[in-house]
Amino acid sequence: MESKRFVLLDIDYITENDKAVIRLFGKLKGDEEGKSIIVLDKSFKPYIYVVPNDEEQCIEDLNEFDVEMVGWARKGYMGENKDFLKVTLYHPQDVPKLRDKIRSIDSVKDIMEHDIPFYRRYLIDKAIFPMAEVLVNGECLDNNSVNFMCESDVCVFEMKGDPKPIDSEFPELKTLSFDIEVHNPKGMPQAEEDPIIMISLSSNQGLQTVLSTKKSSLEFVETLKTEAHMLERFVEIVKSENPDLLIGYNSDNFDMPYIRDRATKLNVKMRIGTDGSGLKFMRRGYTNSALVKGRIHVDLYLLSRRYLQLDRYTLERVYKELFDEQKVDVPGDEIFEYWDDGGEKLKTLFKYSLDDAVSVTKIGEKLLPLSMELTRLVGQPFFDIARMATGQMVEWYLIRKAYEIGDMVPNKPSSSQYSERRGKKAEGGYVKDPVKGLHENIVSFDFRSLYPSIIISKNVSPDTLVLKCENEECYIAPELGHKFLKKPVGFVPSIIGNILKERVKLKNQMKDAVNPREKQVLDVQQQALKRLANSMYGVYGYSRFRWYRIECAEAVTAWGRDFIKKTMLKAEEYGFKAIYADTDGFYATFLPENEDISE
DNA sequence: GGGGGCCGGGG
DNA sequence: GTGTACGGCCCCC
Repeated sequence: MESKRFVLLDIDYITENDKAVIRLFGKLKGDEEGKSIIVLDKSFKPYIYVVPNDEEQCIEDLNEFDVEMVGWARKGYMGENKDFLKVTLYHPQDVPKLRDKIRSIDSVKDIMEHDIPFYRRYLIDKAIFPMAEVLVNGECLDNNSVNFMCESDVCVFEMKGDPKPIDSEFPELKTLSFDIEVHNPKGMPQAEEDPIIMISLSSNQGLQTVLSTKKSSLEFVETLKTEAHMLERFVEIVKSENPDLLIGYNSDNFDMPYIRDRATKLNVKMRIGTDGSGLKFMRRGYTNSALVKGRIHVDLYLLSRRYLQLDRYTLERVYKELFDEQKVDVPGDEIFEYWDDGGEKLKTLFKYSLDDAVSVTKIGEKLLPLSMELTRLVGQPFFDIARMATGQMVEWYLIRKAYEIGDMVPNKPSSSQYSERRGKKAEGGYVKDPVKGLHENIVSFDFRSLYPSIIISKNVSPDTLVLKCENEECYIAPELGHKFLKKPVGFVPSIIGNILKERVKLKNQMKDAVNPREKQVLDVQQQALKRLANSMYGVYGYSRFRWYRIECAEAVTAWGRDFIKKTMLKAEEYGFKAIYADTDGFYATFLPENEDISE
């Protein structure tokens, strides 16, 4: 037996002899630092839970299906412990195949946790986190003995027992940014006709290259005979640089699909995955995403939209925002002219192309740390986190926490529940329209984390919400009268409580930190916690959520309105006059003589 | 004011 | 892949 320690970058599963095999993709630590590893775990089994109507009959019925095992499991649900039937299946694909049939039998009331993707289930159940270190025991395999084709310098390892999470530092990742230029004289590029003329590459370790089919005196230009050679050279560079992250700008929807289409046309195999696989594309609702196995493809366009508040999100605009510098710009519809003209124009185009890739690297350095921390916090793959709405992050965070404390995860709403929920909207925060005019002696007041604080102090949670409150002590929301048990502490309040406590701890550590790098890391960690805590209130009011409860959303905002109004009244007793208020704060003027300023 | 349709980025 | 997901703005009624 050998053991390996590595930073977990990505995870998926493949099928071998009809059995699912989990693959953990990582970068080794210690003796073989920086080498890629693919760890195989053949022992993990898919499962779902069943809520029985008739226990005996249900077990009998379930055993009629082609399932591996049926057994009892005790789980917390809505504040009580209940017994569920845990059904272990042979293959993850059996879940979508069998779940509707299982749900529809008479002895079954409902099915639970049937829509948690296998790789996510693995991360949660094994308590391991992407972007953190993991220790595994087992043995190295011969790369030729596995049914994927990876390079000889990749360590393939079969795991025995469980992976062990290691409390680890923020990992240093190797990034490679890329950008393509296309010869498109007839408007938007058409992959069928318009060739790729340049591929620019920039790593965070100094590489700056532009591959092209034209020559140049510029030292960063590498000339290839044909477009096909250029694509092959791109594959070669990715393999030799072996980056953890591949970064582009709008690359999910432009560069990657374009590269795929040209490569197909030119019969080039884009084997840039650590396991020797090519580009994969996934439909994610309204957009696509491109993935490269073992590396993490990140599209900074998505992150820019999430983290920056701008009117437009062009690469140029985002760069200007973050660095306050103007980039060299070549309008998209003139690129072909710069190319055709040659000379100085071509030189400008080469510079522009490289500048785009370098800008992507620089923007990545600013935006990626927060996503990295969210990945370590939420515990889902970086690839997913970089494409997830904050609300979804909250949900996956809660799912992990539910597993940790032995709680059952509520189901997602059915389409009828969803449309019913969509009709309801909780009233928002209190807003006082601003008093017109120019005001002097302004003071401002605001609550720190108002909604998270209300959830904690009033124990607002789906599992503490009660219809009647006779023998127990309850908190009763203003206006609507929703009731919440004072004890025990609810699921969501306890989690927000821990997040806020952890954040205070980090902020104190930040004060004491002397090393600027350490301070910076702590700062990003506390920002990630803040993001999560602040979006947690939304869980209650968003119709797609598993922990949706409109009463909780209504109660939180009702208390919020109550607090702000009461505070304003109190302030008025002391001679302040509120001139504007919104949700968690207000502005007031101080008028000791009580002059009347309203119109 | 509410529902439906379109678009974002990329060259 | 134990998938199938946005949100803001404009127009029109």
